[in-house]
Amino acid sequence: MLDAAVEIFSVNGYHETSMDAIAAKAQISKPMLYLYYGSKEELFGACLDRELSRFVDEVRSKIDFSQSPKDLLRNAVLAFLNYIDAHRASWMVLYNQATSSQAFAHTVREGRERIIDLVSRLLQSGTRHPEPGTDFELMAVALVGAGEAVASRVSTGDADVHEAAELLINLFWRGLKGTPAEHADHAPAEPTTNTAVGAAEG
Amino acid sequence: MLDAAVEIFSVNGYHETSMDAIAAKAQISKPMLYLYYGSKEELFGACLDRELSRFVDEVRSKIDFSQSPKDLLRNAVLAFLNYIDAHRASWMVLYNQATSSQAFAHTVREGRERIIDLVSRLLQSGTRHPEPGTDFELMAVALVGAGEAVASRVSTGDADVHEAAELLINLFWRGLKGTPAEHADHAPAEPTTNTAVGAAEG
Amino acid sequence: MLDAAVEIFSVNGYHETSMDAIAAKAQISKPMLYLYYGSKEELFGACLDRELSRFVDEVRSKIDFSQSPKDLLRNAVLAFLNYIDAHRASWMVLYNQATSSQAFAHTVREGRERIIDLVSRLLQSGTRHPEPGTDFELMAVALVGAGEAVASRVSTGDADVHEAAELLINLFWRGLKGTPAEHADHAPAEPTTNTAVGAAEG
Amino acid sequence: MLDAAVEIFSVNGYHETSMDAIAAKAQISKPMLYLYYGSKEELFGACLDRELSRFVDEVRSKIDFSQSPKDLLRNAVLAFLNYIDAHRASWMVLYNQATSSQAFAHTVREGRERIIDLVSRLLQSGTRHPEPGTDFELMAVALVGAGEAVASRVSTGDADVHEAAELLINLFWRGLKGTPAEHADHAPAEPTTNTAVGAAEG
DNA sequence: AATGAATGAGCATTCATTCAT
DNA sequence: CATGAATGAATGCTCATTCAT
Repeated sequence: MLDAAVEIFSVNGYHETSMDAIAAKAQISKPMLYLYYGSKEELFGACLDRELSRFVDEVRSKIDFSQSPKDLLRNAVLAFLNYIDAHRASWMVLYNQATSSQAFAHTVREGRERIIDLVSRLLQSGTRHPEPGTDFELMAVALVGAGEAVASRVSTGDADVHEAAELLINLFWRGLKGTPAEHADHAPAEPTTNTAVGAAEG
Repeated sequence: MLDAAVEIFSVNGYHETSMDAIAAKAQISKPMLYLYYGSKEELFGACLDRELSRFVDEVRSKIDFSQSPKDLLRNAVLAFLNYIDAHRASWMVLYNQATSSQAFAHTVREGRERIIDLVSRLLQSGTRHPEPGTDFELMAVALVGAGEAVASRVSTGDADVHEAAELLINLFWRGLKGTPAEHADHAPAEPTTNTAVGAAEG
Repeated sequence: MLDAAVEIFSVNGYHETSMDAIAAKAQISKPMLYLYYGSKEELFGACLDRELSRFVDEVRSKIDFSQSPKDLLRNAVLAFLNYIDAHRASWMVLYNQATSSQAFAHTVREGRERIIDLVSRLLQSGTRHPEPGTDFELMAVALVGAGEAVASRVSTGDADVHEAAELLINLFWRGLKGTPAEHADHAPAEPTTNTAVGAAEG
Repeated sequence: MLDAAVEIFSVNGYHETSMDAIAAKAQISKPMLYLYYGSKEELFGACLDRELSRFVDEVRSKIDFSQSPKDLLRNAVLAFLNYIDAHRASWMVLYNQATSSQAFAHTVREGRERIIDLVSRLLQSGTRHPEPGTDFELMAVALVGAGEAVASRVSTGDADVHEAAELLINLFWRGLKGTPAEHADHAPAEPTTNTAVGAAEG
């Protein structure tokens, strides 16, 4: 039932989608939609939640926090982009819709914040000699922004997954090496622990 | 008159904003809005155009293409973030609205593409020994994405302009040094020529 | 539900009638009107169709094509005028509205054309020695025009049905006898005086 | 100034014509229209009056009440149809508009009444041995209706002026000869077959 | 459990009409 | 004398939402 909703929302956008259209697509009656989801907003929220969960689950399942940071990064980025690539229509579009729909900006912001937080921790624990005063969170923001932008390109078919992955991995990896970059900084850090990440995602 | 529109659109979003509300805010009557802008869509487009122009003009005025790439980068990033900082409400929000409004995604995409193209050229001309097969455009996509993300933080007041600038400058600078990062890469490139940039923006 | 529409359209005219007014009269809500009829134009069209059908059905039911032409004519004219008389408000007015509403002139014209065509055939087949070159169609046009004019009088209550019927029957019947009039009509009356006419034209 | 109004009203109809359009066409400003004519309705009324006057004047100038009835009739009909033919767009359309515009039906009705009255007098005075109880006025109504219908055909270019004139003259002339028809009409043709009629109506 | 039928509320848009200049 | 600028008031239409069944 959410399938229909997700599809139509993705294609038409939140505002341009009518409950009638969703009900028709789902081959149920409108009162059912309201019975189960209460309102259009909640329905969209449910779509968002489900797609987000699927996304997170997929990526989680592909990474192993006991790996070396380098492998971890590679696997995470690949899982991320592969998911995007495999679910072009549904995910990115829904995500974009949510981003600017006032009522959901909040939800999206929260989700993004969690990822930024995670990346931030990875950066922090992965950097051996951090510059004093390095703002890992802001760096994470930037890197996640870069990731989203590249993912968007992947989702439209304008970028190759593998190429995109290499690029992001490189970018993140350099991020891991600390903000400066002026002087020879080498190799990163002790592997992030599962618990740390679990907390970040909690 | 656009001021009112920009303000209300920024606060409420495109769809949630009624022409009545704008007319009320602008203290004029609805027919005037229609006389001058023809339709809600065109009105929003006008808002977008004006704000975009102001933004571009401001940033342009602060950079000098005859500077060294390093200075150029620094000035551009600072101008960019300062503008965002100084026009928190209006610009970023309008931009986000446009991003996901179906009718304007196109416009925004085009604008972003121009910037990506510009950055891509800068990277290309600024990199002394580019890795063979480096996809400068995708790198530009990533960097611009990072820039947007950081700018968004600045616009919400959650990030300090100067810190954000340093971070972005670093990120871009490293981008300039080529995709790898594994081996000792040093110094960048010959200054970008004015013509190259002019063409990119033309 | 169409009843309300027909009534209001008849009283106020197409343009002067608002969907609100119809909904109010029909004691339903506007969305219902749109659900069932799609648009104001379609609603008016539906009214027109229904009234037209009723009219045609009524007249059809009262005539028998196996009768002698004379009886056929008499019955048709009587059925026609009786119907008009019995549905004063609804039919003629709706018909007039449609006639000049740009969007329906077409429909009305077509309907009238069918009747003209029918009358034309009747004339053609009913005339024993047609004048060579007689334009039966144009004659039909004239007779139908006469019929409409008389019907209009009936509908306003300004003419008696039976008298009107006799007159039309006579007129049509003479039409049936051919265009002639060329030969020996022993001149008519004393010349109308200028003053008489001047007075008439006031 | 009325010229513009007449033209636009004729082309677009009363309701579909905006004062803006008229002002634009007339190359004056809207306030002028209001200064001179007070309201849209009055403006249309003025158009109607002027066109009606021109029409009446033209026809009047072509007839001479001292002629024989036959010549009078012929000249009047010819003048009438020639005028229609020469002013296709303007007159008939305006006339039709007025007919069903609620606010002008009155005016048109009055005008028509005057003509009917005139024709009625002509019939009355032109008929040597009127059937007792003949309703000349209703006959005039019918004949005028026939005249309008034929004129309409002329105005669309679907009928030839001369042919139409002959037909109307004949019809009127027979009208002049009285209502009779009861006697001595040696029945007409073979009964129309059902199929023929069915086809006509199909 | 499921829905057909119904609606209140709102929105973009237009137009006849009028001041202030 | 003429008008540019402005508006109050409607109007057609849509949509999220809810009863009655």
